[in-house]
Amino acid sequence: MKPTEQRILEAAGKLFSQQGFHATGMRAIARAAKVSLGTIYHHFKSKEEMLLALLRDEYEKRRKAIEELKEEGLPVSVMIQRIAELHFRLLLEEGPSLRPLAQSLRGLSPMAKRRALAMRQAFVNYLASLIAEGIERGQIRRCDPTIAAYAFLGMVESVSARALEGDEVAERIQRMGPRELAEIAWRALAPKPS
Amino acid sequence: MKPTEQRILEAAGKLFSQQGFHATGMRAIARAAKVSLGTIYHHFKSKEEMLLALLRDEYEKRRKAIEELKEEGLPVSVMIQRIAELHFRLLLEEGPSLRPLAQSLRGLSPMAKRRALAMRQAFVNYLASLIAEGIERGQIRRCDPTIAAYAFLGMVESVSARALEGDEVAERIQRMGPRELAEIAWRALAPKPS
DNA sequence: ACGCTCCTATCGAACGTTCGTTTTACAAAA
DNA sequence: TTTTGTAAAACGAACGTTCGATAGGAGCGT
Repeated sequence: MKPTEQRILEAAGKLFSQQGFHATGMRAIARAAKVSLGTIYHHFKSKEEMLLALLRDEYEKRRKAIEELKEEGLPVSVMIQRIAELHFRLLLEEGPSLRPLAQSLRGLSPMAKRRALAMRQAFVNYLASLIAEGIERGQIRRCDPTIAAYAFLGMVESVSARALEGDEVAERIQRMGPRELAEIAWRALAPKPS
Repeated sequence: MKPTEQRILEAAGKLFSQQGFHATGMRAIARAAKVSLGTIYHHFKSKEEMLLALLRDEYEKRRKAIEELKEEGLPVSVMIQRIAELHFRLLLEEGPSLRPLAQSLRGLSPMAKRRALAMRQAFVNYLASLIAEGIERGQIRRCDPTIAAYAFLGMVESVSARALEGDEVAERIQRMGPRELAEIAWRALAPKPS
């Protein structure tokens, strides 16, 4: 990708995730990327297209990382822990993170909302397919994979969002969050009898 | 409350949760409440104050409902199930629901954001205190109550948000969601050995 | 090397709209 | 007569987007 496009997209991602999509103006993006308004519209068709491009990148980044984890052939319990850690790492890195971006769906044009929702559901379905696979192999207890996937994603996002607040509670959660989440998720999904 | 104020607040809550705070204009609220712009500003100081009033009401509604549950003296496992059901019920009822409202924090003025965050944290701390109580009594395994509270809230919000999409998957989640969530949460928190 | 055209990237002004808010006006009640 | 509730017009600012101008390089026939 052209360096200018990348700079614009990075600036937009940062601002969208900090302030929200609707609260971020095109002029603020232009200022942060050190380009003019016209330049942005030369590279991107609209503000919504920028959000969709960012969402696509973020989901793809996570899907690829999980795919790599999968190829390591780890036990499911370890893999769950790794995915929780992955989410924390991506969230604490500079740059846009999925959760704030995905929260901007309301108020979008119907078409853009459809596309954004489809991306999220595709990612959750990917998680659900991993869970279903684990169930078939007896590594995960019998449960509804889709609901379990939404529950897992929701708990990770909720805890990691709190870890970004910047107070001392947030620091503690940054340290202990991945471990506690892995413990919770593994107990919730482990194939042991009730 | 004066019927006019109530009508305005209800209209604002509905629109905020449907379209998001920033995507909802004061004129749309006025139209939906069948009053004029001036009337809204006669009753509320600003748009932000309306959001904060709505948030306060929603959190209070949940806190009160949980308090009533607590007085029934049910076992923890049942209580967890009831709280999950409670969230689903409140979400599916017409009217604003906490999750979409609480997502509107970014882009608010610093003061309003502080107040809104404090409300959410107070509610999570209330959940955490319930969990800590359960731990002391040996009804819940030893864990970090705060992280567990955020994880629980996150998973319930995530699953119930999906239950609102309107397709056939959403219908299935509406039926099975509370039960599956209760199962997941209880396994995650049960005091049995690893 | 030169003029010439074409294409791409960039800029910043300007468009019309909508924003949240303020102000003015008016009617009914106290 | 003052207060209260409502309406509607108007305010300045910011919004997302479009547009015309400008600059620079690539390709090319001469």
